[in-house]
Amino acid sequence: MTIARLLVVDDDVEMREMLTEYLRASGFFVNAAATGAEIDAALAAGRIDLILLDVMLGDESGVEICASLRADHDMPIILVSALSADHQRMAGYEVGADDYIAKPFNPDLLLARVRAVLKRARRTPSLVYRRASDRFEFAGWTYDGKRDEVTSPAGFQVALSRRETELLKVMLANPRIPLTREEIAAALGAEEEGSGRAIDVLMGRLRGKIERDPKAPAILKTVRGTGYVLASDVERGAA
Amino acid sequence: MTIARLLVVDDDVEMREMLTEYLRASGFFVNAAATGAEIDAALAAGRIDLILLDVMLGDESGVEICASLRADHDMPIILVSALSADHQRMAGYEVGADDYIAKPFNPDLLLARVRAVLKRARRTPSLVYRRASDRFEFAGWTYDGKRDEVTSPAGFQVALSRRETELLKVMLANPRIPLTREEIAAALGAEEEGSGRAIDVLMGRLRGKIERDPKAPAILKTVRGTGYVLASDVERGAA
DNA sequence: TCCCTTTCGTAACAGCCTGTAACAGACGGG
DNA sequence: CCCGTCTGTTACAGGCTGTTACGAAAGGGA
Repeated sequence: MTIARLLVVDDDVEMREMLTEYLRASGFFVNAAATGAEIDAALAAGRIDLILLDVMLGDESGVEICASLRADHDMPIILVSALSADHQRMAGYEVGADDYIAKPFNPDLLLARVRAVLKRARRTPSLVYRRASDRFEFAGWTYDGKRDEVTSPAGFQVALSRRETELLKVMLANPRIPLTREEIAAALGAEEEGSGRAIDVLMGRLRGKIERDPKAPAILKTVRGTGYVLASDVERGAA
Repeated sequence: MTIARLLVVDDDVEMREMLTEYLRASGFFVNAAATGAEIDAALAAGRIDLILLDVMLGDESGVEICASLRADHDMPIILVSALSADHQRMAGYEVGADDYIAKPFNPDLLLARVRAVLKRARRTPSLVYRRASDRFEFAGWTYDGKRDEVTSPAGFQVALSRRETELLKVMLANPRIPLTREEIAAALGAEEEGSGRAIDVLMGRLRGKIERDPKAPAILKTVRGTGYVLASDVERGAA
């Protein structure tokens, strides 16, 4: 088994070096890059098995770089973003990222995620995986993105409205990451001048359909002062 | 300038040979294939610059083959389909076809389309073109797919409902090709057991917003006994 | 512990969207 | 010209969605 080669992309020199050292000590070959041009150079220089890409990349948008990488390459991409970053990380997931790590993060958690993504990528190239990844399993529930169907742990289909489905998809794309109401609203393409309570109402409606006890939510939890979080791991797989 | 090499895919031997001869006489190199496996063999044997792909391909679905080709290759694909074919041709456009020819067709029209698509492909590879092709111009109107905005010839933004927008997109994907109500309904994911008049009502609503005189539609015309047609050329370009 | 402020949950409401049903007009063929 | 079929249009009912208002819950400070 060959040693995987990672590419760490961050314009913050301290973070970049910290990550590079840590991953090398964990047994990987590691290249580093700070700009889109350096990414291109690293890719041209040789094989890269996984890219760790910071969302905020100076003047360049990590999301756009992610989309560009995804169009031309098949290796998995993990986006690294700050907890309070705007909705760009959600957009990133839509355009091609394989996983997310929220800053500040536990390095061991990062390592586990890298290994999990690499392991999965050895079985299934990222493009194929993404094409098949229209099925989400969480807390016993299943969301089938191809059919747009939601199935309860008991096996019943539950009808969600369009907006409810969109909200669920946003939460599924960011498991265990608290999202602010502004982030959710932006991801849903909601009007910016709204009253600010629409997301709460929508969340209440979605909870009413999927929570065992909507008054004490176990899946879609409130993070007071921040927003909401999907408090469950999400398995993505083939439909 | 090198001579373009085309791949003609049709399981009907007469049609395949007619097309092959005609295109050779028009100055192209032409390969022929009847099945997905023969397509793979032709692609493995050497460069192909454009594929003419029949939608109905024996037991195989031309749409699925188109999607598969698009995932792995960048050459343009023109789908050839019968006028009365089901909604597969619309699905084909969504998954990767660059253009359509409806059978029965004028061979000169086919040749012009092949040349136009080849010319465009020389400037912009198909993947890049498709990524940029979120802007449609027709009859003075503009639909911007990225922003989901419709702009009138006078420059005003017109608000379309979600369903109206979807209908417009279906029509835009099939310029000058009459679509049956069943085809449109299928493309819109409508319930099959509906009254059958929903498309007419929806079309009326869309006309009310974009036709100068909705009672005498000039853009979205009725084809009595068939359905509706977008009676305008559509220019696709960058946003 | 108590009180105050902030945040969140929720019910009611209004407006918009969407398809159905019904009817009348248009169209085409005999 | 007449008849049957097709299409346009209107009214309606039901669902969806965000706003508003109010009360409950949570958290922090005295």
